[in-house]
Amino acid sequence: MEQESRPTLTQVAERAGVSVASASRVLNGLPATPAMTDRVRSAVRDLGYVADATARSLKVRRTEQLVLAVADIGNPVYVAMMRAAEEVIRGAGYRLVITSIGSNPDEGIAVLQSLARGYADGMILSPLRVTDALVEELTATRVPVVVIGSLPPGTRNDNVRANSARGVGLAMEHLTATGRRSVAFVNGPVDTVPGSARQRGYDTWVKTNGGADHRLLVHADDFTFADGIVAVEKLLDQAHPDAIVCANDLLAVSALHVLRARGLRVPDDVAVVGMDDSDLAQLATPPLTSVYLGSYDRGRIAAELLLKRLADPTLEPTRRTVQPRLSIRESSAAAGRGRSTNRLAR
Amino acid sequence: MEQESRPTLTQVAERAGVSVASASRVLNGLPATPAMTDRVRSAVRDLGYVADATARSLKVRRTEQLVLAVADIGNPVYVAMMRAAEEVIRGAGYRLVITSIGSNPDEGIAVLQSLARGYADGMILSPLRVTDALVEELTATRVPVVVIGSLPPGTRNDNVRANSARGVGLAMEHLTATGRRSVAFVNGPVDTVPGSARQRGYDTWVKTNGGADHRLLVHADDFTFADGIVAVEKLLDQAHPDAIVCANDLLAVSALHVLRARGLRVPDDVAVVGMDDSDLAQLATPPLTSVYLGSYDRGRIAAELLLKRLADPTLEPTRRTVQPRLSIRESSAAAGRGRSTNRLAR
DNA sequence: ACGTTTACAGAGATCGTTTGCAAGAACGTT
DNA sequence: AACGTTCTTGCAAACGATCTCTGTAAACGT
Repeated sequence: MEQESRPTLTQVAERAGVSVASASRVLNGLPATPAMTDRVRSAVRDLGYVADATARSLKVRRTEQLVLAVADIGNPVYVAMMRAAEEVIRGAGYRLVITSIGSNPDEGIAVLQSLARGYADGMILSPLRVTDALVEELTATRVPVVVIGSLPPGTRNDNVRANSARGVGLAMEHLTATGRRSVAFVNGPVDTVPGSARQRGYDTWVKTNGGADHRLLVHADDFTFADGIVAVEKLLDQAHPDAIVCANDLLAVSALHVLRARGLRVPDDVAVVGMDDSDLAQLATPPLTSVYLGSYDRGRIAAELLLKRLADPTLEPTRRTVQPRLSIRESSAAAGRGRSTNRLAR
Repeated sequence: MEQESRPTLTQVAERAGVSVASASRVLNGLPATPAMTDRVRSAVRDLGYVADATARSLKVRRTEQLVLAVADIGNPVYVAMMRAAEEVIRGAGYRLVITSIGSNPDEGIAVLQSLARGYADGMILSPLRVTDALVEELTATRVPVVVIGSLPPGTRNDNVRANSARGVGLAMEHLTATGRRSVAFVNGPVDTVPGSARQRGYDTWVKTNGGADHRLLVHADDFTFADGIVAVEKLLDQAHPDAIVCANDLLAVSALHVLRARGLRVPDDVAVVGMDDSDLAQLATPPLTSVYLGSYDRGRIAAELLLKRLADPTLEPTRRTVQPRLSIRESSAAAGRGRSTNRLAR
């Protein structure tokens, strides 16, 4: 308005007729006489002064900014994480910025490197793939990073993970307990953090429950709706399961679509179970039974660990695991006995 | 590793046996002899030096960081915007950070204020509600802000908006053209930017097409699934429309749920049309006809305008409007003639 | 009335960069 | 050989805050 560039603390001090030191003290709430406080305050008001974040950060060596880096902002599983992390972090007086790193590990490395330049005080990282290069960058970085998802042993980062192997087990048990005989599994790519964990869970279940049938297992190229369609088409071409467990909710929605297109009823003919229990699970028709893998809790815990480490960097690295829980909805109601779909209900 | 705190440019210079000025020049790609370049480069490598972003920003008065502030990260309409903006902004060498401001205008003001402190070079703001206080803050801020959504006349911000009034018209015309007689409208809160625009569109249509029936109009308390359920229940208690237009895709999904619970078939008994044409529209069962309001284009254009303004701050404010387009899917197929739902299709 | 403690405010160093300025080296021209 | 250019490099001053240190004035005790 009046002037082109922003007013500085020096100008405030001049106008108030005090030293910059005193002005700074007033603004930071350090003890000052009422007279002093008044003069500075009114100079601040007159000039419309706001402290420069960059200069302040340089001096205090803190940006008051934390980063949450997720693989894909479009995937609803991350919104619960974001909400939880944001709540905790905002509450502690930090700003949360969200950044999307895609499924390519190089982008994760890039964001770690820009972290190393000090533009934020810490980060929560939830990568889809963990490569050696990423781990190396992670151990080299001096800024605290808490990782959501599995890490190779030996890394010294705080770490919070889901037990998605157990989650797959829960889904399987639920389906067999409700009378399903032939349960298929639609996984995402196995070279990803979530994909490999879910695969372990499936393998374990197959091993202890016998009846391995490779035609009941397919892999989508990515955890997306479009790739899910392709994978489920393939599955139904090669097998006739009466239940399908999907590695996330998006893939489960793909399954709902393909089944419907083929004239198969859910849950009467085929039960469908998703994973993550994201918003999408209740939006789906029929509403999806889904394994809650604690995305909200993981976001919250990750944020808490980060704040704790910021407060005391000498802490030993913590590892926390959250346990899965089944959210049962209509898509897996027992065949022939559950709540029927709309048309029959009339 | 070797040392506790990060190496500085001074240390690099010392190790290379040159002045900090020269070291800085090499790192910024300014002309230097090969010998000089080598010495500095290898010192950088030995020490694992990375320039401090804060110090650099203070000096060059630029953070290379841009903000995209949206109302709700959970709403799928914003993911297209984020993807588009990110692409443009990353391509120009800036970092994009995303922040969620909720539906409360105070949070928008807060983020504008922290912008004023200079932690980013510019911002794209997509607020749900525009209050006088927000407008005031907007005109007071010296940092470039481009606004997605309507602004009161007289504001001097770059501005890109959807024509959602026309969008409502498109949906209405489509439904009447395909034989629907009684078209209801489920809007969000009318004191929001998108809510008021859509309301205008509906009012215009009612005015020119006659047949105003207040029972065919309901308002959800917010643009969410849960509030949508409540609103649609109310609608169906007071009227029996054969088509429902919803102010966004989430509300449309609510409509699908309520209709299904009441045993009404979509599209046979009731057609449903959403708005935004977000990912959710194709995920829904049946897939939703939806009015594309250009969220992707708005994100892209906003980013381009921001970059242009950053390059030349003296530019006159630009206003761009993107036109809506209908994405026709199954949920509005003509009654009795369209693709039938699965069970009948067998 | 005096010395001692406490409270207050200002001068100036500092954070880690970039960059204007000037000095010296290298080079070409006559 | 002397001179004027052009290149290369270093010194030191910023950028805008914070914060230690120091001097002075006020408050206090005897």
